[in-house]
Amino acid sequence: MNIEMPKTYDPAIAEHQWYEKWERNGYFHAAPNPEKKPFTIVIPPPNITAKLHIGHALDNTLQDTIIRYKRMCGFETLWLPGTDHASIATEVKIVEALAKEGLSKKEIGREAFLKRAWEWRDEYGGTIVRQLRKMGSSCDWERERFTMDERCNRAVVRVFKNLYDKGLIYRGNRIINWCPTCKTALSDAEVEYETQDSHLWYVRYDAPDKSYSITVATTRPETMLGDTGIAVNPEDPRYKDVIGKTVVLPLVGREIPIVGDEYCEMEFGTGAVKITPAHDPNDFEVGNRHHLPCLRVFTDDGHINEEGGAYCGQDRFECRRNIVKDLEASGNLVKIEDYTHNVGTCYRCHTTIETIVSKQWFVDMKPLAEPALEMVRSGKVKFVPERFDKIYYNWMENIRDWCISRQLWWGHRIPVYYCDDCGGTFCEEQAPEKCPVCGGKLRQDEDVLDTWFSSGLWPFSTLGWPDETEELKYFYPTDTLVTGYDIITFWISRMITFAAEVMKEEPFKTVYVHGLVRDGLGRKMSKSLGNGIDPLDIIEHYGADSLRFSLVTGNAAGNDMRFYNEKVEAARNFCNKVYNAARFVLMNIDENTEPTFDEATLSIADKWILAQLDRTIRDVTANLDAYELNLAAEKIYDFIWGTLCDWYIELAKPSLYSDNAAEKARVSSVLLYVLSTSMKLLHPFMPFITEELYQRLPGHEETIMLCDWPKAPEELRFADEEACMESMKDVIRAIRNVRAERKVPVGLKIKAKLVVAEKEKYAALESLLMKLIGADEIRFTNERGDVQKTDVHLVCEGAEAYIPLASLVDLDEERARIDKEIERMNGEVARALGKLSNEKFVQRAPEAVVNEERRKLETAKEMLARLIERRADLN
RNA sequence: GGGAGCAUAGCUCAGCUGGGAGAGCAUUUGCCUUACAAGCAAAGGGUCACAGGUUCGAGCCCUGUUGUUCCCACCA
Repeated sequence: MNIEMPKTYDPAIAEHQWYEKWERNGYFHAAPNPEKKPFTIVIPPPNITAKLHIGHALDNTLQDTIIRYKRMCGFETLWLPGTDHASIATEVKIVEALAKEGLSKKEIGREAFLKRAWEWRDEYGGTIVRQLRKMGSSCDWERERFTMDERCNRAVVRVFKNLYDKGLIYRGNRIINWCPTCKTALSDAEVEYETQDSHLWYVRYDAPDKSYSITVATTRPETMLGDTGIAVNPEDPRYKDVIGKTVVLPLVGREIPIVGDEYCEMEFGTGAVKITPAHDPNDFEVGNRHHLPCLRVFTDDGHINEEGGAYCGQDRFECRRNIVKDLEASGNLVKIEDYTHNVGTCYRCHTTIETIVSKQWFVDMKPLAEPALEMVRSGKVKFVPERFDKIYYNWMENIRDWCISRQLWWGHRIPVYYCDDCGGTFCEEQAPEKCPVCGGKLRQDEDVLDTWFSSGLWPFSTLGWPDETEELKYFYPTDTLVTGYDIITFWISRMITFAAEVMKEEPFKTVYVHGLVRDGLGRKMSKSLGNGIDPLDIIEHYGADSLRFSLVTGNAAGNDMRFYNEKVEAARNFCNKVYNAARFVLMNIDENTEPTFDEATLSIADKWILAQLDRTIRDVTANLDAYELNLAAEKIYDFIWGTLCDWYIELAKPSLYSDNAAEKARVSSVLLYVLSTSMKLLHPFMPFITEELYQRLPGHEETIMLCDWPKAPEELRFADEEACMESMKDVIRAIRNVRAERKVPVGLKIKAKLVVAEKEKYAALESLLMKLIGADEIRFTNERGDVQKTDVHLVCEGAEAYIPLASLVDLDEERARIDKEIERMNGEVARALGKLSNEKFVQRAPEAVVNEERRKLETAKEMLARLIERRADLN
């Protein structure tokens, strides 16, 4: 065919053109279809305000590979695409956007804030979606849902009320993390710990009558203003007598009790600890156990409040300095030690967080966890790789109550209403106009729900639940969830929990867990390190197919991977290889070529490549079905590069260049079939290049992405020809090796005699071999006949080769080479013999293994005999 | 402190639930051979962390040791 294709593949040719065409033609659209089986994939909700990062690229590549495969297998495939979830990060972005206009959240009020937020989101939203398209994502992004959407609101409110009515949601006091700079609560996960050098201050608390005293060690002297007790270990002999007595709080003068509590470790510090229930999680627990009052001394912006007496209004760190100074002056400061400890900081602004007590909403998880655990235990939900179920079990079996309230505005507001007149509390799906008890005015709870509460409903809320929609009936339960292991506890466990409670059915059948992408030094990518990688830059340089392929290959599911440009480059080289293979085929076949052939006319080489392709189809399919994407990708890579390009294309050349029209047509058909099938197998991994090349093939269909996944027909498994060619490959490699070792000039043609059992079988290969080993004469024979001493003798499995190299052969070297071969073969015989002479092996090993060993022994003995014979000739 | 992972070629990693150690990159050698130098042909390179155990047979299963990473909890 007359084609115009440059020598080097340029991804830009294919990448955007094809995506646009796919989208325009509606190939991504999915709808309930009674003639097909559904395959539904749940994808994590990235924050829409974020930039596409390598984590999304990995997620999306794996998801898209799976779904493209399933689509080709004839499933009606649906992504459940989510973007923005109600994350704190989103709120922060919105606050920042407002700040640029000199506005603050409080100034404009909640309603205006949310209105602005939606406008802002519509303006900036969708960036990730657009970027993911460049990755080749075949998600129907038109269906994109936001957890903040109306339909998701209904689901959230419904579930909240159900749990509330069942008594599984309650309100209670809890210590929360508070950022005095951002003036917001942080979840535990949003606190980052930093190691800081500090001091341990030893402070003496005296008895009211000074008859005894207790010295405590503290890293935060300023919190003593909120002290309401001292704890010692009840077993500690030093303090046995003082439990139940009181001491006076220095500088403040308040009398506080001494309590015995096991939380206090005898070995640490002085064995006594001051208790500040309002500002420390442990102290809070101790305070609860001993009914100590909870005294808050910090304001929301990190200053001392009126409870701090003389220190009121001071910044917390300024207050610390003053308190230390005053304690020193009063003689209560016993000593100061250097101390290194971890300090919680805000993940965003790195301000030291304050822990303060406040009222929060909780979900009682224990009763919900049991059915969710059962779903995994019974195998209704399977983790891939399996080991991740341990993380799930460990989390769910030790489940703690889940604090679901957040002091934010961008999120689902808690549907609980209070009546200030009668003190009533009501949870309602629809906001009631007035108090159902006294008719008074109602006030909705100020807090919003944790983002994972709404995200946990994703698998069914996006399908229309609580309505019984057609989509919900058809696509639920979903099939697969693809996500990183870092959110098993946050998200996966909650989706399973909610599905078990609400749907009584699993949310998905398989959880495909992948690792994280790290930088070349194995570090997590982070803004502060500046080691993040922008997938769009990589796509710009190497193309989306290369990036995708490099993300899928080279590491097993669930393991972290390091990102190297070299790896992407290798994938890019593969793209070029594929492109050039197609280019070669297109250059040499007729445009009327069809991918069909008459088996009776096929050559050994044809049958061999067809058998190899058949095997590849079976392997790749099995790997994909088992979610072994890396193995599947490597198999198709090996087939295309190592089998098709390195061997078959070379074998096909003589036929393609020959004058024999029938031969040329036959090889063209085989090439077309093999190439077209390879493109289909590769398509899930490299969508663009495969579509681009497939579209150039004669007789192509409308799009490769809707082609049927290749079948592996039994009639194309030519075992004999496969074995025959494999043995010839051994011979060719051996001869090439000799040429290289003997430094036979590249242009010098050699002659070869090949001794095989059935020479008729190989007749067709003579001319092919000549080309591959640089020979001008090749003879297949079944007897050795005359052999010269200067002939190099090669012994392979099933074949022997004699190559006259005359002047290029040094007999001593040749003897040494054969001796080495003999030694190797002796080892082989000894190994097999050792096994087979072991009665227990013969007795207990499976028959197939024993037979295989016997076969190997026979082959090795045969080869050894030939070598020894030849060695004798050379003497 | 609780849980999980990893340790295999110089580097990054595979190794399909026990049956003769693999890939890519890097290195060495020879090739601009009419698809591809982003390529072709060949070569070198591993006590599978260590010590035991189970087994006819262990990179793979079990126990322990060492090193390392991550998650959770804690850190007065």
